[in-house]
Amino acid sequence: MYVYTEIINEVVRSIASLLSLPREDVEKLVTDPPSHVPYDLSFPVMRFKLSESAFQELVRELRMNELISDVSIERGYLNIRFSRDKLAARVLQQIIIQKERYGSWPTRDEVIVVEHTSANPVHPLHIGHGRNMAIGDSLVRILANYGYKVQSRFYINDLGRQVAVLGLGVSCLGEKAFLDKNMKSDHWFGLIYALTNQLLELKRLKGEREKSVNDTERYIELTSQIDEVVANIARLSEKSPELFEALSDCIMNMDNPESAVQLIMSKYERGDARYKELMRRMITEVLSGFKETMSKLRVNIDYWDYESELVWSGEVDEIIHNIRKSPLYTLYKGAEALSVDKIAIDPEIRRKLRIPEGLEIPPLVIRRSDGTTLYVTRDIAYTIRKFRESNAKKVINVVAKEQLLPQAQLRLALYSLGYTQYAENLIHYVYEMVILPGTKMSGRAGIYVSLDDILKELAALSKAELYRRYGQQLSKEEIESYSQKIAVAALRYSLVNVEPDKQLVFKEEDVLNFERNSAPYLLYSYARAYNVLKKIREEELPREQANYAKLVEDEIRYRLVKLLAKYPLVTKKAAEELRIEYLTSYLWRVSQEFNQWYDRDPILKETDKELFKAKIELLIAFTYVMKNALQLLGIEPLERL
RNA sequence: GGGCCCGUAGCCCAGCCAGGAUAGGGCACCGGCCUUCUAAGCCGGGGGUCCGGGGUUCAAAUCCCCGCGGGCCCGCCA
Repeated sequence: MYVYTEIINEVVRSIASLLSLPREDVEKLVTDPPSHVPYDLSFPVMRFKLSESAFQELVRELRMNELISDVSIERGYLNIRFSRDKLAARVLQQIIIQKERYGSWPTRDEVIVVEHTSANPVHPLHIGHGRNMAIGDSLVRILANYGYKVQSRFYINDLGRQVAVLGLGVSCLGEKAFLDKNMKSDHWFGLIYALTNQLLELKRLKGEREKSVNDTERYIELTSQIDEVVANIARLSEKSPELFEALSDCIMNMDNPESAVQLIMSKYERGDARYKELMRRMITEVLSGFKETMSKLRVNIDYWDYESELVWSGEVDEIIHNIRKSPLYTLYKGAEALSVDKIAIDPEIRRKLRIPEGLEIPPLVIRRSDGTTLYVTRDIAYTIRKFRESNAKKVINVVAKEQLLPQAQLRLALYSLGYTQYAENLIHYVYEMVILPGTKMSGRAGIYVSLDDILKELAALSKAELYRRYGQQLSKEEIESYSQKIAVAALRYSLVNVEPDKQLVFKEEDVLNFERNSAPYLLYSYARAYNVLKKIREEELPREQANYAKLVEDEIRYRLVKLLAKYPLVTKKAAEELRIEYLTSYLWRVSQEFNQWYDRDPILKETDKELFKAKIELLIAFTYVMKNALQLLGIEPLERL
């Protein structure tokens, strides 16, 4: 049991029983007092009309706790002061014994699946995927730390139109697509995809313009669109003129490239051997690029799930079969659909499935007229698989806000097909888009900032900085490796540091800002602490007992002790509420407290041996907490910086 | 047109779910601190109609209503 949890539990229990309130209600009201109030915990009592004698009883009861030194009532608040030395003794000793385990929670026999990233395998991972990935992987780590068995899964959307477009480009090129590659494979296929896409667009627009010769306004409109596409193609061609030549020859001379895309899509979905070989080969190449980027970012995926497998295995057919038997089965604008709108009227169902109150739900179309399936239909089958395969308690889909509606339809569809538990336990973890100021990102047009490029720039910057500072002391290899790690840390931290509900305006200079509220600040704090520790050898440690009373006489040291004590509560809340920002803001606060301490109160120069011992323990405890908390965000602490 | 989300200092963000003490930080700006454990640090300073207006309340950045501004969604795309 963690000390801080113990105190809170005791306080909550006393207050709850005296006020006859549910413990959860009391727990929510217990807070930290503002900084000018010299206490450790507060509880607003002004709203409860308590008799004087009841007050006295509460105060008396709380004072009996050995971890509490004082209790008072001021300005409507019940204020509690801890026994500083006892708290310090318990916390520091516990951290030093538990080490990497401090802040983790007992294993529970429940599985949570987190699906994240799931980028279409048609271009490199960009900054938008980066946010998804950083969120998803941090959730995985936070939930595992809280005791869950966690599975991370990546859904490979290989049946959509986009992959078929890439397929068209690749079949135009033949073996050249695989042999002429002169860059990282996801970037290479991303280029083929963007060029193919833009050429298709060009052909389509030209066709339309021919039909509009009599409509001047439309003609001008189309012309300007064509100009835009042409400019795009020109920009893309620069990266490989030969590639452009080959693709352009092939696509512009096709009678109907659009139907070629359709053909690829339906052949592949039906498992045609020739297309299967082509498509899988190309997808594997792109995925290997993803994997390289993800491993740089310390992101692990347990299962890579091909969407196509769900169709070939018959799981999607089974869903369609069930939908057809459903009373909600209908034709919507001539296509087969499921009237999820009908059950969306029921406020009870909406509440259970967490469907936003006013969200208007249209029927869910399940198949195209040509018989191929649609994304959400396959996602129904996939969700069932995610729950079934591991008997998961919850499935969390990390998916951008723009997909709010399809994710809601997905839950409603599962519910209406009888998978009520799955529907209720499927969580759409919503995050807002990443915006690049000045540009409109578009995978289709090949306009994006890839994670690889961002990492490269961040690493170059840290490298320059490291040379400037430690060019003499560090080897070239060390600088290389440190700069890479700093880049990863800076990127990951900046991607989870803002609440997911907020749009993230990605400005490189902000991530490159290595000052206070940034990953480098955290790493720097850790490295400073580690550096002091390194200077002390075992034999130099005094045999005297640490004097915790002396340690916490100092306000700054006590604040640090208290923060370290709170850490397990932070990991718990982060896991329960799925709030990653709790960790980032905790890390920032604890680093700040440490730096203040470090600056004002020399550790190695301490002559009082009992106090010296206690300071060392505080320092060790700080490094463990930092290390553990950074790990939960996928950031590797550095021993030097 | 309807819906979802966001709006807090020049810029970026925490606090809002569960109302309560003097609204917290970062960047930028101004001024200090390296013969002392790593100055990517520390200390101090200025800077706020908490988007606006109503309402509920002893008490509103926080809850409710009406607006305004921005983003996204409303496809036989994903």
